[in-house]
Order: sequence, then C-alpha cells, then structure tokens
Amino acid sequence: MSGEFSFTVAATDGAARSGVIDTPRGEIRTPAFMPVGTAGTVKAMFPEDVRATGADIILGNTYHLMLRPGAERVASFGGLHKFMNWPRPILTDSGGFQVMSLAQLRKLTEEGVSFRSHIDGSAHMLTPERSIEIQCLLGADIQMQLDECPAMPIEHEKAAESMRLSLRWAERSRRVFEEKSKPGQALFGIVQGANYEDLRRESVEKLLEIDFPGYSVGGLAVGEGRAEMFRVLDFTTPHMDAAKPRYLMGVGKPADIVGAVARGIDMFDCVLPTRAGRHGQAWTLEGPVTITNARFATDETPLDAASQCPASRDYSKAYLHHLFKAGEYLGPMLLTWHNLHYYQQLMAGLRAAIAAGTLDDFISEFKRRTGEEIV
RNA sequence: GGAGGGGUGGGAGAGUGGCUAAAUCCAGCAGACUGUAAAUCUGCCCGCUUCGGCGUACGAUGGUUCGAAUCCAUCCCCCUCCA
Repeated sequence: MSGEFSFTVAATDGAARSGVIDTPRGEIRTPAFMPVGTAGTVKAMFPEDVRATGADIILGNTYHLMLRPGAERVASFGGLHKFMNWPRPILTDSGGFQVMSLAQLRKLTEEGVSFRSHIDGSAHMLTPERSIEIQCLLGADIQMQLDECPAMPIEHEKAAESMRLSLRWAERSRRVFEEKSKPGQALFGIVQGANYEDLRRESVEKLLEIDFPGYSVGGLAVGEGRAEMFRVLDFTTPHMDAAKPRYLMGVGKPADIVGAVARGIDMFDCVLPTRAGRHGQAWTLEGPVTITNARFATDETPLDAASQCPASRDYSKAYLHHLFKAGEYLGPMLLTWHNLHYYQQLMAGLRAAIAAGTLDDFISEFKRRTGEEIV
C-alpha cells in the first residue's frame, strides 16, 4: 500500500487480465466483483460477512445517500466508511444510473439533472460538480463522473448527443475532483455511445484526453442482450488504456461476467446476487435455482456442501425453502450471503485461471456446468 | 321446544334476476430480476382444450322465469340467543 491509487496487471490471458488495484484503504484484486450497497448497506448483510465472502470493495450511491441521511451528515460522522462500519474501499456511483431508472422523476439539462425525491417528492439538483462534492463528502475511494445512461435501443443521433453530454460532464467532474478530492482517491470516466462503434470510439478517445485513473463502460445491460453487449465490448475495450482499470458498470449475471472478463474487463458491480437472493433465487455452480420451488421442500442437501460459506454449506435447501415460504428474514439473509460468496468464488476462479493461463478451460467448464451460452 | 342468522371456488369473504366461471385477500404453482423507488413485480390457479372455446358449477332436490349463486317450496347441516 503506497497511499496512492495504482493499478498493476500481474497476468494476462488473451484479452483478460488479473492484477491489483492499490488504494489507501486496501487492495482490490481484479477481476473484482463489487457488491452493491446503495443506501449505506449491502442489503440483508453484515459488513463483516460481506468481507468474509471475499469482497475487497463495495458500492454506495450518491443519489440515495444525498437524500437520506444527507452527504453533509455522513461527512459529520467521519464519512461513509466509518458510518457503515466498512473500512475497505468504497466506490460510489454518481447518480447517473438514476437519470435512467427514475426517468419519471427527473428533468435533464446541460447544467445537470433535477430530481424529485422518490422518498418525499422534494426537489433536488444534481450537477456534475455537486455529485463529485457529495462523493468527496462521503469519502469514496473511487468516484464516478455524472453521466447519462440511456436505455437501448436508441437512435444514433440521440445516442451521440447523450454521449457528448456525458463527455462535457466528464470534464466538469474532473475539474471539481482535482479541487476537492484527497490523495489516493480516484475518479473514473464513463464510456457511453450505446451500441454504435463510432460513438464508443469517440467517447473513449475524448476520455483518454481528459485522462482518468480508470475508465468504465456504461450504458450496457440495459435491454440489448448478452450477444449485443459482448459485441459492443469487442469494439470498445481494445481502445481503452490497458494500464488502467476497466469497469463494466452494472453487470451482471455470472455468464455476463465471465464473457466480459475474457474481453478485458477488470471490475464489475451488480445488484443481482443481493436482489435475487432476497427474492429466493440462488446462483450455483450449475446455474440459478429458485429455492421456493416445491421440489426443494424435502431436499435435505445444502446448496454447496463443499463451500467455505456457512450459508451455502450449513443449511438444507428444505430449510431455506421453508424460511422463504414462511416469510422469515433469515431466508433472504442466507441466500444473499450464499450468492455473494458464489460471485466471489467465481471471481477468484477467474483470477486463478488467468494467472495460470487456463482461462479457456475455465470458461469451457463454466459453460458445461451451467449450460450457459457465452459467445 | 321457541326466536333469529347462515351454508359461495383449497381458506377467508364479496355478490342478492342477465354485464358472473363468480370481486378481493390469503394459500398454492411457475416466471422475472443486471451502475437497487424492489423482503419486489408478473402470470396461472373447477375440468378439458387445436387457447377460440366446450362442459360442469355457488348445501340438496324440485319449481318460477326467455334467463337463477341471486326469487319460491321442501329437505339436510351449522351458528347465536331464549327456555
């Protein structure tokens, strides 16, 4: 740990890389999966258990935390890490995703986004400057520029307009970050451009000129499908700085992650393991399983007898099934825990395979066991 | 023995002549979930179905009516109160 933000690639296998991001709050092994803790909590999980699954870093969200409890209040408590008892790295999203997901509650201008709070309807303005200011108040180790994340399909002209707005916001974000951030913190730029090669290329080039310590690919997994997402990555990641971390935002299912790692992505986040866990879906070596299905009512085997994770190893499927049927809190807690551990095991497997130069074998085995298609 | 109330789909419970295969909730079955407005949402849930329908249905039987879960008669069962 140097006290600075740095990225070291230790091994490559094809386009895939494994390495370490060094931050003042600890290292992040890549390819990394970052559990999502939007409102200052990875839902249904204790922070120490999140760590025990193998997570090096988690996410928080600018939009949600600025509304409640408020960025200044979190700062007065000593920052988000201390507030939520997670001492390791935190990446905060800028609120850019809410520009899409809360489309009914916001208005977009050159200046920024004005939101109606989904909590009480009050009016709030999020500009690139304010988003960075909030992320600094929260104390985020990796911060994201405010961007517009448009849904697909989208016309070329509109995608271009949106992408260029995100670029202007990238510059503004960068300026404020220089002014307000502390040493060791990093700001990532976000590549947009929908599924248009020329636009993605333009976005990457302009962001490289601004020069960020890491770059993310945004606007994917928004309805275009796995094959199309991979097609976009195929013509995008090769232009991204190989010496900097590449972060694919909001992705994804295990098969999405495996395919994206093979295309040179280093970081992921997704609500799926936590949300699906709360909803009764367990991800396993053989693919997803719905624990509420009647066939599990009498299944005395655990989800994974060989696992190091208590949730996967020490509770029968029949018991988990019962907890969900009975509406007991412990059901969502255990499946979230299991899913996060499964995701971290997947990442550990990918890192080991890249280091050993056996990623192709790893992918073949993954496809064989899950029956997933990975182009 | 007397007075009153009631029997509707797995459960609760609407419906009091046609728009009712019958609201709604629960249970049951299945599906979805990708930078979290999500412990959420969607579909199915009498039988058969080529998914357009067809056949049986609201305690039982018999009536009235063009038409009944809804009106009438009788019977069976349940509940409350009084003796």
